[in-house]
Amino acid sequence: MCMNMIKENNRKLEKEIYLGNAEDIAKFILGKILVHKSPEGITKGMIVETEAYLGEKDKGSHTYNNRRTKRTEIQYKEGGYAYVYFIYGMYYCFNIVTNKAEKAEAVLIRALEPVEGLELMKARRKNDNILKLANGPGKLCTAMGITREHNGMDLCSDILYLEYPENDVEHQIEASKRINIDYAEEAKDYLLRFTIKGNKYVSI
DNA sequence: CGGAAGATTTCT
DNA sequence: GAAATCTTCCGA
Repeated sequence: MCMNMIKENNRKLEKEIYLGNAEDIAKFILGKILVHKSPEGITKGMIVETEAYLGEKDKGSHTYNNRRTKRTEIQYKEGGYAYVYFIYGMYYCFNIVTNKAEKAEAVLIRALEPVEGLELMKARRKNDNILKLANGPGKLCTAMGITREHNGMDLCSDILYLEYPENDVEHQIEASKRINIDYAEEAKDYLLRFTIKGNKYVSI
């Protein structure tokens, strides 16, 4: 019997994982690996920082009051899809759609610790500092090569998905206020940002 | 159809 | 502290 016959595929997070609520998933995926298989090569990064957006009742969310537009439509699907939007004329942000259909919740991935494909990530970012390759939502999309083409993509596909880490290191979760949503009134104080405590790759 | 604003990053 | 830069959305 070979002890190392675990296929790479077996590590992929199951669809059911994404059907829970955004806050639970934001915490759950800390320490998991984001994988993108692009024509240029494979890049992987461990998720170290996330933010939950709760839709209807969350003034920080694009889907506050169930606002339904061409851009936000994907969030109304059931969990397990990518929500990628363009921001400030220059950057993309990568989110994971969560919960059941018509529950427009999502988890923003804010920072990664680079794991594989570091040379490709450096080239895309035009920066050699590993600490700063993916320590912010716009930066990680550049490093991973995520663009509008990935909007609406199924995260159970073989192109873009999450997997369980090979060595599941224990970590503590720290909650804090979300970043750059000063307009969100009372919602800006919600503790919906989650980081791996002490990790050097978080954005701030 | 015009204009304002944005879940950011980078440089001064 | 402010610029870079453009899609999306809302009001007229």
